Amino acid sequence: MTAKTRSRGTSDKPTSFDIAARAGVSQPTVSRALRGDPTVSAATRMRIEAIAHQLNYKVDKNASSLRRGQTMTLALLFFEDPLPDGTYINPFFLSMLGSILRTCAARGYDLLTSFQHLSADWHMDYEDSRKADGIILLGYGDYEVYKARLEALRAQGTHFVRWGAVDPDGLATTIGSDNIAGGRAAGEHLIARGRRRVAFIGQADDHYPEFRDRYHGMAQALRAAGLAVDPGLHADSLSVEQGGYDAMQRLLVRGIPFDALFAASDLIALGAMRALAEAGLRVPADVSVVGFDDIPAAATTQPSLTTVAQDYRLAGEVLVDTLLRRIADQPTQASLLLPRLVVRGSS
Amino acid sequence: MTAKTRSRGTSDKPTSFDIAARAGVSQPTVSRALRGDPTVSAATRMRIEAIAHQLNYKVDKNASSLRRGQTMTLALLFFEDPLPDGTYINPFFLSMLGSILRTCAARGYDLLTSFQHLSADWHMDYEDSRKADGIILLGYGDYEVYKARLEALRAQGTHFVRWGAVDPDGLATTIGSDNIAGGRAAGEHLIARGRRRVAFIGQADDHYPEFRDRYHGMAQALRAAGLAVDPGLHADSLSVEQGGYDAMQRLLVRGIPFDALFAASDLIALGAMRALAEAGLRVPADVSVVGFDDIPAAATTQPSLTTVAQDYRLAGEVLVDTLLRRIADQPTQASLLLPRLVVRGSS
DNA sequence: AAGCGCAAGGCATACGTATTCACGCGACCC
DNA sequence: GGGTCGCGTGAATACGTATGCCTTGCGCTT
Repeated sequence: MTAKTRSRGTSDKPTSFDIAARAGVSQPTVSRALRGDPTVSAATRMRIEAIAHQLNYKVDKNASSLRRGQTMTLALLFFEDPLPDGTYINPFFLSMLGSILRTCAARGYDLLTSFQHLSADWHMDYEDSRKADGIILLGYGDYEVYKARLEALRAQGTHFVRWGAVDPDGLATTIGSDNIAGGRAAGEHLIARGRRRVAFIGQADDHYPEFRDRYHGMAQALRAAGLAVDPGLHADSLSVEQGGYDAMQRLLVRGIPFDALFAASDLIALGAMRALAEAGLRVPADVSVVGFDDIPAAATTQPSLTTVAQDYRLAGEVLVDTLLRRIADQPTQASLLLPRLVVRGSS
Repeated sequence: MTAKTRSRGTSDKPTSFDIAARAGVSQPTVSRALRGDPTVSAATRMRIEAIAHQLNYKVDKNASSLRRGQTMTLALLFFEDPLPDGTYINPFFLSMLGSILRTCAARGYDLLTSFQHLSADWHMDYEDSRKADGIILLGYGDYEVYKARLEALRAQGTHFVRWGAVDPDGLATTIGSDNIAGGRAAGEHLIARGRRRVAFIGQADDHYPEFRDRYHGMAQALRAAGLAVDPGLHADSLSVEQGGYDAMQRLLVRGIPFDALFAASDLIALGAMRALAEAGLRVPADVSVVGFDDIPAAATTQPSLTTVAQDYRLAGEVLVDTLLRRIADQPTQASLLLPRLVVRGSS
């Protein structure tokens, strides 16, 4: 019994040495065979594969990652402003999670998932600690807060991509919807429905570039039609249902008349519609409502919600593929995905 | 320059040897210091920690996992029956995801997420390939289909826990709600509201033990009150919104009168309420509706949905902690969590 | 017939950490 | 004052895989 041939109990996981011993070859040959190295003859490879399968042998990913310097794993980091319910995750991002999982699987990668609040320390050491080859950042939140973190990540040479407003300073790591075009489509739709006074709920300042762009797109459409953009019809809100509800109540208290609402997200729209219903206003008879995202609930609420759909499916694919190109040191570019207006009952 | 002191470019990640060299100690001392081994003197440890922090040193988890034989990672596996939209994940499980993520983080574990259809091959080799120390299984679906897989997992000695109906054959790896008690609570509530003829939508057969138990709990309550359980008022449905919608339409076509609906899940309830509204029936005036799960949308739909809330927060904690006890070879037991009736506008 | 080239696979080693064992040294005991 | 103990640390090695380099054997060339 040589030093390399350890006796093994039945419960121990087999190693490439076990396969090698049973196949009458050396351990490196097993490694080469299973990785498809052409220097291993077909006969040998098939024999090794048969034995490996029979023993239920699986390559030890830790050893493999250690040796190869890559983990075949991506990390997904959700982040959000702190919210009352700590376990809350935006439904749109959850939809994207499915697409990302699918794409990762198709590319042979695993996905490590994490989530945390913007205010907390970012323990984004997945790549530093070599558990992942790159990071996908997903979240809405105060862009100013984490801009510095992004710079630090880039300075470290960490591989990452981000979903959000495409950054003006040219980070080629950002994938996002064309929020201006989406906002414009919403505005044009409301105008075509004969609406003249469009309210907006959502943050429209530079800390929330996505929402700001949606607002500006809508405002563009109004101005192009010769309509006024009344700052009095804008109410701030975080992208949560309760926020939309509260904002709509504040809007109603102001008493400025409006006949349409463009909400910065579907969650806001749902909350606002709840407040409208309580106030005795009918949707869409009294107020037309358009949201943004097309979360699953949008199709089934009463009335169903007209919204600007973001293509989460494509988004997930582009995020993963862009990240993989980054990891492979291939050139990447920021991507602007075109959102699509979905007309339903609320308008 | 010894063999152990490699020259390193600025971009290379530092290793414990680098820390050791700068601290004037050996590599093992660095390892001990950073793991809090008391045999390292406080002075030495602090010096090492300072240098490690300064160089942004992170332990290489691959090397660490390889050496220690554990990964400090858990795998989460969503599974469902194949659905039209491939990226769909049940919102209740998504809520649980947040809780699981939080608990994992609190216990120092990372979470590897995956999801797939029941019909596909289960590539559940995370533990075999040593990427995870254990597996959390999350999903509704045909229990008969994967029962054999669970047996195989157990035979392999894989560490796993499962959310679902507590298994009669005594797998001490199952965490679930007390669905019978939940169904009974729903039934008693409807009876207290003066309802006499309660319809049920959802699968109530042995392939879906959770839903079956909910049905039987409700039936118990009816019988205890001397009310009839009419099989004609039961319609099958997958746990998706559209399924509830379709099932309610079928129910209405039958023409058997009913004044209440107990839905096996909130998604079903939402779909059913949509069908009721389209049929001109008012909730709760004509039909009281009670769901199950308490997904986020339940609180905000119009009318808001009375439902049997599952404590996803506690569920996530119990799942993780039970799995960790399994991994540590400590005794575990199946847990039945008590659901809680949340009365809202639909009843 | 000797040399050459190529195919197939073995040998040695590196990846970075954690642990076992051994060692030096001061204190303490009798 | 010599043995003993324990504290703090270093030396050596194992974890399992992947790869650069070398060896072997065989067919073929000139």
